[in-house]
Amino acid sequence: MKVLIVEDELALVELTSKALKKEGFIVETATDYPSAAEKLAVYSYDCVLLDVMLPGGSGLDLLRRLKADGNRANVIITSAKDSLDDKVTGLGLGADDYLAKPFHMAELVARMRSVARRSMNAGDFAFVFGNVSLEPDTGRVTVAGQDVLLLKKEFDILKYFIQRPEHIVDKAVLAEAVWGDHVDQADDFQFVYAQVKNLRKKLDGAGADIEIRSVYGFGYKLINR
Amino acid sequence: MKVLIVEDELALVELTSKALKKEGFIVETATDYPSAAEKLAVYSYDCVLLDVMLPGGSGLDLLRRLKADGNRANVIITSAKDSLDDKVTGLGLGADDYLAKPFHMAELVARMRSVARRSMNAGDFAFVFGNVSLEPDTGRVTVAGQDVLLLKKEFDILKYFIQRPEHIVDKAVLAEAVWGDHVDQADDFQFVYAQVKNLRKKLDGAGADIEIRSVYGFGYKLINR
DNA sequence: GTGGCATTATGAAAGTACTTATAGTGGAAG
DNA sequence: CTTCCACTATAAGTACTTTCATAATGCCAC
Repeated sequence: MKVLIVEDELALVELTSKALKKEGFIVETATDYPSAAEKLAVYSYDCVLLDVMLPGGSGLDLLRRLKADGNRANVIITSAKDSLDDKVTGLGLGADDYLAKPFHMAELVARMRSVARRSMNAGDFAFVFGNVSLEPDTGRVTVAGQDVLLLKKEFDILKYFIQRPEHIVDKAVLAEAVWGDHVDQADDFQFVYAQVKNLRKKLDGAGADIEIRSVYGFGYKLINR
Repeated sequence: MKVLIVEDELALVELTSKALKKEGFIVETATDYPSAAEKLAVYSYDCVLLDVMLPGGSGLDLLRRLKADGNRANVIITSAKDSLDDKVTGLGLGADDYLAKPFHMAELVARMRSVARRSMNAGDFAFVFGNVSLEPDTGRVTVAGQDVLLLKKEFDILKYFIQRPEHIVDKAVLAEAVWGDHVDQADDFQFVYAQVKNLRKKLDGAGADIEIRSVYGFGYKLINR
């Protein structure tokens, strides 16, 4: 699930981005109207978190344009002033939800989830790569149809990788996504190595045909061998 | 059964809330359109008692949005003016019942009950998992055909689990579903542990072939062993 | 190739977080 | 006033995570 955060207050962008990444969402950001419009024109997103007050134009205009273009992204608008006008206008323009600032991260995450679920067509679903499958809802992981028991961190790591097969994953980014705050300015990724090692052993021991390959100097990459 | 009261007249909220809580419903409240929409987006309710005239927007709009979102909550609309229009519009939009203000508490409770019953598939509906069955209507729980007596919280917890067999249930989410607001941002789930422990003992003592398993770091999971 | 530096891997120990157990307090209902 | 239930407090056991020390591997220059 790919999300675009459109917001000019950098501290808030930082915070929000962190929280959503931790949930496994793929997050990109834009801090003004023009760059947001550009990204939306070029890339496709599942969900847009859209501030109403933006440098360079109103978020509501952007929303209007999106809908006119037939963009399928779900839109959650946010507004600093707890303004009913914005809310009503926004929802009228086809926004999927409204969030008054300041909001709690937990709440944002819950709404995102509900958006994700709606767009994923409800029900249980599983990520699959090679002979490995992972179900976020039940916490179940199988290799070649056999259940494999993963601990929390191992599960989170695999969940992150399996959503981005074949993509290079920077260690710092992975750490940020899985551990969150714990990684303040760590230049030491021993804890990542340790967990990756355990995960590899379990996948390997179960006969997985996929592998977390190290890419020297960059990070990791989940590949199908 | 979790109910959201959407109503701006505080005295009425108070009264209604009290009456419903006394009946064993879990009650939350919202006093305007935005906060109601917010709660409905984030949490799930079995039933919504919805005033038509709200600060911030019309209850009918909210109802429309709910249905558009595929929200499964049953909706009972209330209206101060004994307006046929509201009634017709509301029911047309998919409301499950209509109540003209002022109403008697006894009547409200009766309608709630009937809505609850209807939503659970009329008649006596039971969730079944393994050799355990739970009837929301009658509060009856059986293990291998034998009645088992559960206290209220234990019942609510089992009900939550049995609707999501095999699914990971986060403690915070469970707490939210069973206890409602009570859990503001508790980082201490002793009260959950205590109840789960008792429920386990009863299920086990009755010879259930299902089990509330702890999944370290994730929460709980109802499994069939 | 070989040496040197940087990055990644490993196994075991130390540290931390999570879960359960038990007893008991407080409060609501009758 | 009494009883019963819901929750709290305390404590202890267990399981997971991170750290530490050390080893292995990859890259680059010569």
